Amino acid sequence: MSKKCKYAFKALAHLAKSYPATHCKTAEIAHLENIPRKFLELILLDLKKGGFVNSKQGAGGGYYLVKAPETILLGEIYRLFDGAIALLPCVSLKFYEKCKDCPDEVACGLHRVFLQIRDQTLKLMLQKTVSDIL
Amino acid sequence: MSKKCKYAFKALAHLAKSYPATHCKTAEIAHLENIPRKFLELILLDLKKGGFVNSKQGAGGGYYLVKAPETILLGEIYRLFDGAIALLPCVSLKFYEKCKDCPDEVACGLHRVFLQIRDQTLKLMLQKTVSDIL
DNA sequence: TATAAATTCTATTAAACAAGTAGGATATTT
DNA sequence: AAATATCCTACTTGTTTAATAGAATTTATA
Repeated sequence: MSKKCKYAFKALAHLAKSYPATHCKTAEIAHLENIPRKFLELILLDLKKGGFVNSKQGAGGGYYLVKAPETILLGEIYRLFDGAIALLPCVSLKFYEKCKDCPDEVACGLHRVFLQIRDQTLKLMLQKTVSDIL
Repeated sequence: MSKKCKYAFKALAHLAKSYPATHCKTAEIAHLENIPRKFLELILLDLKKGGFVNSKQGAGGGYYLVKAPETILLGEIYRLFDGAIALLPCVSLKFYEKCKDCPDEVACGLHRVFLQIRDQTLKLMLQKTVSDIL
């Protein structure tokens, strides 16, 4: 997992703690969660584009969760930042790509095994939410 | 998974088919499995250093498996080429690294969830062998 | 209404990694 | 001696990662 994605999880967890009461400043999150501030700005922007958080500009502004923590699936966030959950493109649900070197996907032994692994991981990632990482 | 790792799996599967009778030339594997030949040379060299295959130089030489296909765990190969199976360094068994931004690993929610995911994946990867991808 | 505080936008950077390619050295068989 | 094959080292090219920088925009409040 990229640091960007890890930081995103931590930021969401931080916002979840004050949900739905208040909003948090980037600088505050950056400081308390040990994330480079300018880097975190980009991350929060991505989370906003993804529809997970919203923001208020200007003095007294900040970020806050749009949805309840228990409705934000870890898999969604992972995909937003790191793309495929699967270890091989040919077993990916959302980022599928055919292997150029493989003539027959159905007969491919690698495909079979890594589909199992993807299924397992996907199940957990779509079952666990931000409220599970508080 | 890197292409290098995927090619390694395919090469091992190829060698497994002629185990223990004969050995295979790099050029033959490269051609039949659609792998760039010079790239495959490096991969087979790594597999040799890792103790999974052996080779014979000179005319009529080639590569062959050292161990039976059902004793070569997919997880071992994955680690050799791509390193950690875990998605976070702090939940890795063989490539452990402490997160600099995390004060307390035991209390970390991310740690907890991604440890579960690692456990799952590891279990399958150390249970499945080269004979499972034939 | 000016000022400070905050997000938003665009660009740049340095380092590492991925996926090869190249060419010659070495060993073995015929 | 010639052909065949692995072995070794280096190089290349493009992409990604993990940031950093600076200015533009929006908003509250003194």
